[in-house]
Amino acid sequence: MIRVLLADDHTILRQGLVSILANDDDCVVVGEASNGIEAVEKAFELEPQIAVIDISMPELNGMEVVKRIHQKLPDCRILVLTMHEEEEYVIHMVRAGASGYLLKDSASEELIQAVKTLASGKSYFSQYAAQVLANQYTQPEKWSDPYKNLTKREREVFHLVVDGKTTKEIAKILDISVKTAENHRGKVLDKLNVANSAELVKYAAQHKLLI
Amino acid sequence: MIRVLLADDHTILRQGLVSILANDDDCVVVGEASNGIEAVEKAFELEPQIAVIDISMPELNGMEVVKRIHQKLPDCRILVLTMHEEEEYVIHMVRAGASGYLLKDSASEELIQAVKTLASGKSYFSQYAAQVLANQYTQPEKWSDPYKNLTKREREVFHLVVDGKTTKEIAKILDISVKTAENHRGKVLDKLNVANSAELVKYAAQHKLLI
DNA sequence: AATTTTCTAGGGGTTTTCCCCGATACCCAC
DNA sequence: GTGGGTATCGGGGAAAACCCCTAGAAAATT
Repeated sequence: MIRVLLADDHTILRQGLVSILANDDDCVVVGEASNGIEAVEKAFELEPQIAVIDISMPELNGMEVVKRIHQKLPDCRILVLTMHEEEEYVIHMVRAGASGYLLKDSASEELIQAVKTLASGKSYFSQYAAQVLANQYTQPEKWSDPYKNLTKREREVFHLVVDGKTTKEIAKILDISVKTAENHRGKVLDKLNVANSAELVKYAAQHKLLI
Repeated sequence: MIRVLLADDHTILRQGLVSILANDDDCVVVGEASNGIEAVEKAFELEPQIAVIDISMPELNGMEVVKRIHQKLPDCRILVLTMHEEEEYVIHMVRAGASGYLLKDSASEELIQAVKTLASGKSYFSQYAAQVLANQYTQPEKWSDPYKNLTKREREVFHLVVDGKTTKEIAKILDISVKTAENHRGKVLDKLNVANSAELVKYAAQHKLLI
């Protein structure tokens, strides 16, 4: 039996969720909350396996709720249920500790499936949310400001350095002199405000520029 | 008009893809390739906006093809089309530079949509592939085997290097000589089978060991 | 057409990295 | 105890990285 806590300030929707989960033999709603503070308190008190959290709640917003629950109860899996499609929300909630992200217009079967998937230790993201997270890997638009200031050539060098290539190798690959490759690397370090190649790779990793 | 290059060793399937894309007014297939080498060559020659690449091809496997095309033509968006569902494939292809991942049993509409999405600068991943990538955020890999083989001291040095610290700083922090810190770093590089500190940070990032 | 930016390449220097080597100390089995 | 593995600590030296500079050619902007 999967013990679920529901937190949503819209009573009608919450009632709907209860009835959806009540219809499933494997789930039981052990508690409900209608604002952020209450959600955190009930979570600490009931220690549910799954906490279904709405993003926009009075008193304490969803992200804070997720953060606090995840910090105190790392075993409690958090499913964010929301109507917010904004990319930032998805990313922030996942970073805060959510293991799942579902839009409110999902089918009720999807909710059940998400809860069960989370209970089994896996993550569950709606097609949209998964897409957003996947995009983090490849979206050039989201590249950081300092990176944007790099020239075309500098970016090539940047990626090669990040890939672990030595200057000599870079020079060979780009068919330029070692000196030139060195200069490009130097400019890149300067523009990204890092001291050496190791820090450069760290920068890349932190900005999701690492391929 | 979106200029598309198709690379797949199965002629029949490739013909199918051509006819699918030919039916769409916004796409035009400017080239075809039936093996990896040919795919890379045609890509360099035709500089298509989109390259649709099969993973398993003779001569040069898909990952190498993706790597080479992505390196030389960063503006060319690569869509991986495959029947392989393995998680490793998805991750590796994305790391190699793919912006999309589609299973061969997808509907033809999905192919068109994926091509158009990539052409617009976004990424497109099948529900499954997106899920795999999203999981990366919430199911960090356990510490890798080579990392386990590091000694206590080596791990200290490892984390300091990964944090961007220079050898001099590390020596000061650990209160050992610069030479000793250097040697520890060297042993770490050796044990993790990387050539330099930049690659070490890359290794850390890919294994979720980055702070 | 003029100006700015980028790409190219080198000079010449210091510092750091990386790879070889040996010394000491410790633990553990025999 | 004594030998054998291994962790930690260092040094020497070649290579690479890093930093300061100049400066022409090519490309992009205006």
